[in-house]
Amino acid sequence: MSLDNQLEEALMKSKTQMRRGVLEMCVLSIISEEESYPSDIIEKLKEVELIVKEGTLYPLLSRLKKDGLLQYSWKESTQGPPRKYFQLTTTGIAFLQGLKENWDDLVSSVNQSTKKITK
Amino acid sequence: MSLDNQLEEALMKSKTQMRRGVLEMCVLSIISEEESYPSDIIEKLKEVELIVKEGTLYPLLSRLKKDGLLQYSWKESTQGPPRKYFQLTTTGIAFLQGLKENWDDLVSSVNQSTKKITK
DNA sequence: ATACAGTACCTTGCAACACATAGTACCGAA
DNA sequence: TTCGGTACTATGTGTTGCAAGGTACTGTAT
Repeated sequence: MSLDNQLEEALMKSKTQMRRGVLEMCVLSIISEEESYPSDIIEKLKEVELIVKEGTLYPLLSRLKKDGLLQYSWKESTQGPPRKYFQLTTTGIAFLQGLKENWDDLVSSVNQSTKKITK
Repeated sequence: MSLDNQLEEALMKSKTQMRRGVLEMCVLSIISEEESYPSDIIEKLKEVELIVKEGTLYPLLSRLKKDGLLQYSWKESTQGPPRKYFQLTTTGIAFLQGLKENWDDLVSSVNQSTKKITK
């Protein structure tokens, strides 16, 4: 493997690492706007170029549900099995607010640290 | 533990998660401006409110050195043991550039996803 | 020469989450 | 009954920030 390929691979891994903690914020944010089921969420993430597969999203939704941040209801579908529609709980709303503050603080630190103003 | 405390604790953990991949970018960025030794780096990170301890920084620097992104030279000090001064390698400079692009992409996605313009 | 405080550096194991893989189940159409 | 499409579930892996515990060097005081 050439150095360029090693660099590309390292940058791909870095991409994954940078999504930690951020993905859940985006997912909660999408659900906070309108109750959604997984396929919707995947589409909306795709629109903002956050490419996520089912194998990543389902465990994340499970964990958020287990942590009391989400709840869901089943709804029939005309095109296949019933779907799980997710909503934020009260705790989830508060947590999302905190996540956004965490994120804003981090972005501010990074901007100062790298001396770059985000356009 | 009250719910508020659980929320606080969860947000602290989230803070740690969000730093993944980002901390190394900031550290490389600081070193790219001027060769530094660990204590300098900790100070500069502190200035931008990225609080990092030695137990976090030394393993990170070790890993970056092992990955060929950093190199170092020893310099005497007038106030204690000799110090390791770090510089970026050519690969490190290229990698840092890629990290910043990764970061910019992520920030853009988050802004679109959370419908919030960073001021 | 020895002891000590301050400074610098090192190593290791843990926790947590993004991800990939493999799988099951339901529904409508053929 | 079979099949394609859709929806969901479970689990193990890899990676990095962090905490904890440690060693070593230097200058100062005794």
